[in-house]
Amino acid sequence: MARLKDIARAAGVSIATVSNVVNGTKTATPAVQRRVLSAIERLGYLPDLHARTLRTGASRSLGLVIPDLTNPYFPALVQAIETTARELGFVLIVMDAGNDGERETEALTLLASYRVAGVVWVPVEHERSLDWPYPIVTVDRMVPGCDTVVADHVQGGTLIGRHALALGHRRIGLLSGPRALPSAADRRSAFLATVAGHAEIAWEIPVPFSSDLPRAALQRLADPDCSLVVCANDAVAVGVLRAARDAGLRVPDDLSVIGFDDVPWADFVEPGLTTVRQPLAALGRNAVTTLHARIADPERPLHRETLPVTLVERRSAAPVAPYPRGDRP
Amino acid sequence: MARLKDIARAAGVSIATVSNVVNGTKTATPAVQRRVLSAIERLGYLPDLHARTLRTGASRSLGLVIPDLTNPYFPALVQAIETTARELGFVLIVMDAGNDGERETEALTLLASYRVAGVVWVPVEHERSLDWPYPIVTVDRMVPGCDTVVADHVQGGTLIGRHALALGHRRIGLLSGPRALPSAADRRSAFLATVAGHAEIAWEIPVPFSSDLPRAALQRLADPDCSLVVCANDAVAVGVLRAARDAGLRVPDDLSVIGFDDVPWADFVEPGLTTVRQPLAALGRNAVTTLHARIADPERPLHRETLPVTLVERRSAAPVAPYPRGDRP
DNA sequence: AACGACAGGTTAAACGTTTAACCGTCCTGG
DNA sequence: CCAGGACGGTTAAACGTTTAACCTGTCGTT
Repeated sequence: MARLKDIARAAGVSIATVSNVVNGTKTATPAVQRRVLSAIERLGYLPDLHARTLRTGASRSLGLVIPDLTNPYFPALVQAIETTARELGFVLIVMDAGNDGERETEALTLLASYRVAGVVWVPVEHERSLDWPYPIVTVDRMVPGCDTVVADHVQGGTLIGRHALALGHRRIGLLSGPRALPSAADRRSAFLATVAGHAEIAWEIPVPFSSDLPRAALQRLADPDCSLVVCANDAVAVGVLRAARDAGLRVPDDLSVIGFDDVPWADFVEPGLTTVRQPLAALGRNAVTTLHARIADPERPLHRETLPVTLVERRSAAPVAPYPRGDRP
Repeated sequence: MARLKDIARAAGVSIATVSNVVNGTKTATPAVQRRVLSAIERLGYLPDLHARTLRTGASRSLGLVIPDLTNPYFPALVQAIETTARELGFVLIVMDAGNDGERETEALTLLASYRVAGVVWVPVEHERSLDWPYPIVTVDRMVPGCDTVVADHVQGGTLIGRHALALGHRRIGLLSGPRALPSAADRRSAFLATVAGHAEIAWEIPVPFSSDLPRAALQRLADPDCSLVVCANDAVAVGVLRAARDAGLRVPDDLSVIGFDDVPWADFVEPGLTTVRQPLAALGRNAVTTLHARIADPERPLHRETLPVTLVERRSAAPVAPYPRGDRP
């Protein structure tokens, strides 16, 4: 592993000169340039980024802290983040918090020790003290004092509401997500607001983000008493698909189902899930570009960006049946 | 951001002493110890890992290069790798090659510049020149001169073969994966070897790892002329599920299907996929522990480890029907 | 012809650590 | 009572860079 020193010696020139041609900081005589470059080629020089960072104080690495890589929501996000980070000349240090607040703060401090230039943070739960020595941009969660990029969850809720109405559903069941989660709460209330006055909420049951539905939900689903159930999540929607099958209901003929997230396999289940897609790639890309901007100018005004979501219609939600269930001719 | 210097001044002691109590390198008087620790607490000292690495030459970071994070196979693997890396006191720099050999070598050289202590590598395709300045452990792919951790694909093929036989299938269709991929080739030949003499291969069509089956496969599936089709992949298996539905065949009554990988949603499709599960977590964990061992002792003998896989039986593969299709009473 | 500007190069300091070498002091054992 | 550790601490060098300051010659202008 050749160092600046070795190149300098091989090219018969000083260390500083080599550094200058490497970085293009100062111009050099063509002859010298040639000698240096050839020496670099010959000896295989790669700059030591640690030394560089130490000297300049400007680290070329970013941190990423996420709750749980295993969540189908994340891989596409992480991929976008890593790709654009690298395009911008940064390297990405990834840390999985394992859905644990304590491990999350450990991760954040370790990143501080690593002198990252900034971090992209998807907080596991509630905000914690925020005096970190680097700029932070949060994704999908607002944290006071941080730049933020979020999907437009209220638009998502609205879209679902409109679609439900357009399909003619008038009695709707609701499997809503954790009330404490702002994004879930946003789409719930937006949905409620758009259907208010046009449709009736037959029932609402709060559920965790999982395909294993709680007993209460299962019982409801055995005789749903509504034509559509809108779910907190695609995972939950899959649970509903199963429960419906077990109860002998046909989706979407007897019961329509709408999810949220558009996980990669939303098109693989039977029937394909109607759901709303978050712009994961754009979310990731914009997160790191705003982080980059903040690094360049720490004084710039707070930047909060919300990206539009899209309804993707598949087969799990259909127009309401012309005849009530059981009375079919 | 307090440095050693600041702590030293605040505690009225030399830099070296602070360094020593931080690292426990040398013992200090209780009084001094207390003063240093309290200063650290007060000023919030965090060691600069770049400086540390520069001085000691021992980097505390590992690299990870993977073909495509978006592949459902990877998240669990990456999570395990990151977790155990951190347990061992390392930080993980993740790079997605985007299934592109060129970006892959870029990633590898960037990691060299970063002076990582070692790299976990899942090669995108074929091996390339291997004179990297750090130790490498490959996952799921053998590369000459590298430590390796792989899943036992021949066992996987054997397991599938035995299961097929046990279910009584005697005519089998094969949707085999890319022949160039050693793992796919391994399980194919192992499967073939175990069923040889007991069952007949009705047909074999090579397909890419995707749910969008090529026309040839679709045609075959319209009238499969066999009781079981074994697929290169869970993705492929899902494609078969669809094609079967479109052709009016019922799985598993009319046709059994077996996949490979046990992707997270293998249990969500209808019917749940019978498939074989790779020990992703163990693969990841062992990859970094062997990397760790190699870092500690560069001279240790090459380590190649193959981990057992398990057959997971769900509903997509059933005992062969007692009556040939169409002749059911 | 004198001068300044400039281009091309070097020297040395600095970034924040670790660590070898060194230096008192105090204790212990012969 | 003295030699010699052990102990607790300091000084300074080194890791591989970047960069300010400096030096030296060349060239274009007056």
